Amino acid sequence: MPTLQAVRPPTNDTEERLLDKALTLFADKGYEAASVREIIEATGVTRPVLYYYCSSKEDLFQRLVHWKHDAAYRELGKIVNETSGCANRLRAILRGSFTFCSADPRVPRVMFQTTFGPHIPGISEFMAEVGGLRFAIVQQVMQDGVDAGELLGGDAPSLALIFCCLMDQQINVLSRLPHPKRRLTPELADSMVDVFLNGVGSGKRTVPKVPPFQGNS
Amino acid sequence: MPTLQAVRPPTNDTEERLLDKALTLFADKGYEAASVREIIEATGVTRPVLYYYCSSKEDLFQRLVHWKHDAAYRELGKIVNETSGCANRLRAILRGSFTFCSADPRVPRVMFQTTFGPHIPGISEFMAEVGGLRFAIVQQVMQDGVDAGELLGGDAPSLALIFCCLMDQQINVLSRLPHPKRRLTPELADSMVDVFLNGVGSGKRTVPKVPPFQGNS
DNA sequence: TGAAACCTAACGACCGTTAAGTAGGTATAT
DNA sequence: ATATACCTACTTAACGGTCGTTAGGTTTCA
Repeated sequence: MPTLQAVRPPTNDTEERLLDKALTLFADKGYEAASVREIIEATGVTRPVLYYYCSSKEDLFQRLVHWKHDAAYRELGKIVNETSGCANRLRAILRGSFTFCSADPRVPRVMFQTTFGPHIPGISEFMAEVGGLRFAIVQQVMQDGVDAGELLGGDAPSLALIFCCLMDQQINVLSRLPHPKRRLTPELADSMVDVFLNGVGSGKRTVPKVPPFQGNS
Repeated sequence: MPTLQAVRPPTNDTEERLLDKALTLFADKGYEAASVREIIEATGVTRPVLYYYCSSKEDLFQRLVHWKHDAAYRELGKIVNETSGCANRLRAILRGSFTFCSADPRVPRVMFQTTFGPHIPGISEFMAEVGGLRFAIVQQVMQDGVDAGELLGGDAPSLALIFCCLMDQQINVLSRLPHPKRRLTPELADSMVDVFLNGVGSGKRTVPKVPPFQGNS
């Protein structure tokens, strides 16, 4: 599992409130539309205070993502390592992601908006890196599943892409609707894994032939 | 099938080039980051020319989306009506969407970025409406499939959401990578339908129980 | 003659960022 | 012991730049 660069979490109360208000505003209006003026106003400090703790708006954003994401990412890797069987691992990933996202729906809103929204110099590259970490975990699980004969129909990267599409877009859509906590339930997580593994068709079962997926060729 | 409001397509050459350059810039940089100054500069006209043809930047965007989207949407509805059987209809929707998106990958980039990206007043509401039209078609196909006993495991809205997640996020991801035309192939479309209907697991088949999905409660 | 298609030149508002200064605590040197 | 230096945590007040938009005038062609 790739390592994460260590980033100092907020030590000061002012700094933490700054990051928290930034999270709210980024989630509501997006990175670009949320101005540093709004952020410092919501926090109740002046502008140079923000630049005292963060070297720029981009640095503020990255610090914020590390703060909310890193512990959960390490937890995800640990859960996968402690679980055996492809189906169980996928359930663990999905339940874990749903739990993480419903605990604070502002986080997935910010992350998916910046990952899949318009390109923002500096931010998009950073989020691609963060998203790649998660994708690598899923891809490894798929590889193990293919090797063990538990998965059919495509190679590991293709299957990982499909699974991540299902997972991410569900979270993206549901975390934007009212009451995301009532929607991102463990029952839904488990049923999504069932759909991925068994499908919803009633007809005779055939094995899909998903073409290979190459990231950048 | 819900009707679309009639919007005058570009009659003038200058107007069409304006919309086309706007499409390029919106796809590359997003709605907010693409300025009217860049758009008029790429077109080779002055700023008041843009405001001669469009009443505002928002109007420019909506005109652009209607221009590229409306004919394809009507085509999609027609294809579904002329196709029978749930699996065939889903294949037709996915193949049609892939063809439409690979014909001009700028279009899905703009549409998904504004639909699933940060909220932009005026734009987000408009795109939710446009996206709702497509979702309604998929949902009706699912309803027919459930009624005919061709689909199991959930109600029509839930299944439609899952299918749209698969479809939209695949298009979203692949249309942002290099060579989207080589990626959004009919073979991939068909295999995605197979995954949706049959799954990729090798184990004993069980029927998923997807919890009901309610749009706004 | 008049409407369609375009121009120059500015408007006010907001953006991210920073220079320069200060209150208050704490460590250090005499 | 007390003056000095230094640090953290903040302040006021601007900087230069980009934004969407428009008032008002000009060309072109039917």
